Amino acid sequence: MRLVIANCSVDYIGRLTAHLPMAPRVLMRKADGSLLVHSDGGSYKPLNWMSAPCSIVEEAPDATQADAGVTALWRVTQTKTGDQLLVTIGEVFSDHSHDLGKDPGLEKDGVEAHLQKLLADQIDLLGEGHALVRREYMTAIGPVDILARDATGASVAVEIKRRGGIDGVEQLTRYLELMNRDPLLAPVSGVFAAQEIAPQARTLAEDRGIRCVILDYDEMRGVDPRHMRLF
Amino acid sequence: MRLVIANCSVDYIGRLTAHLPMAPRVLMRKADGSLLVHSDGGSYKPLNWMSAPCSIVEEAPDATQADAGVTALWRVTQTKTGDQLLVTIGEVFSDHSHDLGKDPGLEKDGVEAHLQKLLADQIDLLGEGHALVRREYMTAIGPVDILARDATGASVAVEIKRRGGIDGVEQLTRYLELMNRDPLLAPVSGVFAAQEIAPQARTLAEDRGIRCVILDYDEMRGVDPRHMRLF
DNA sequence: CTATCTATCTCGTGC
DNA sequence: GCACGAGGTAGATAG
Repeated sequence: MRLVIANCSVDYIGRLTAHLPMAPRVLMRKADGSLLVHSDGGSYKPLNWMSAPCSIVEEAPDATQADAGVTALWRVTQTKTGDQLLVTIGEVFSDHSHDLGKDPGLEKDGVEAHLQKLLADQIDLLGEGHALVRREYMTAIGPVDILARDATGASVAVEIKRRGGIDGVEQLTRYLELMNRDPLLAPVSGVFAAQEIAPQARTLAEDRGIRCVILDYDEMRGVDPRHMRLF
Repeated sequence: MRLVIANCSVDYIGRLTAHLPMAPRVLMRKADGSLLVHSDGGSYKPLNWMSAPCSIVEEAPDATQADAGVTALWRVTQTKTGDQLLVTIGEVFSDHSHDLGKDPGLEKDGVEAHLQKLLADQIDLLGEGHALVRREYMTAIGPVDILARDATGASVAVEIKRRGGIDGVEQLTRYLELMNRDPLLAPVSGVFAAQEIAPQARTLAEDRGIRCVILDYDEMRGVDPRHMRLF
């Protein structure tokens, strides 16, 4: 890992062309060869970057560039796509290297697979008398998140999303269309379950007779992480 | 901008919970208060982060932590969501600050809007005798990318994507459904135009009578950026 | 390997 | 301000 704080301008040519005028920025060169160009704002996305695998060639500035204050040129080339990044470096404010070694990696816990598991365990959130048939019920065009039966014994297909959008409704619609052709299952009603449902998606779903259910993740897992203490 | 290279462990509680074991990493604190935790690999996405607006409180380690080699604790709290990040810092290898100022920002050129413009200018790519009616033709459920007429004068609705997926076909299908109810337009045929079209999307489109057209961006703009020189 | 789907997505844009 | 779509999406996962 090498961290350089310097005046620089950056030109990228690849899927698009982009340019960054000369200004002070942070250049992060990782051990795998990748390069990130960060400013003092924005979010975690760099202003510009090159991802591994890539090679960096340092070129000496020519006389004209040297006169203009250019101290170094980094030409970064993506190995597979040929995308190019040219970093023109002026004044260097700091330059430090340190070997970090391989990172042990991030341990995540709980997102959408978790929602599906929780809903399967608390299937009566769909309404009293509901019973789970199975998770990941396989159809010819893919797995339905949850198949259940309501109090009358009729089939219910459930599509689960963290954020419910129109595409989720379309997906569920395709499943319902298919499943309702199966005499062993029909009639199958649909439930669109999500933490949030976009207004347009709700309108489309209800227009097609699909019921919308909002899932409260924190309540379902029985804790509110907002109030959990770290350590 | 403050750059710290140090041994650290990180705990995040928010949309999910995540943990990073103690290891050497780069901590990037931006002027807007945001914090990025980077390792020496991976892509431009940090291992963990907190985006602005957020506040960072530095806490002193207690006796037990100090004995374990903890030199500092950063408690980062997202102002709006309350998400928390706790960074436990051990040995510090380097620590540098520099004021970068406001960045002039990235200048982009040429992606999908460009594709639409190019296709409007070269509308005969859809077939001989085609004529442009207008770009961004407005309907009740949103704008159709391009409305044209074929050699016989019949309406053609075009959906443009860089990468054509199933969602794009669904989108065009909704437009066609709506437009074919308008006696002034009907019958309207559909064209799904993209640089790449996913096999499933192509199957779905053709099954619905929608024609697929592959767009060659480089050919349409008349240059190949792979061979363009920087400077 | 390819294809699909998610994301603490981020980022723009239009309303 | 929110809603929606695009991304040099990146990253995980299933086939």
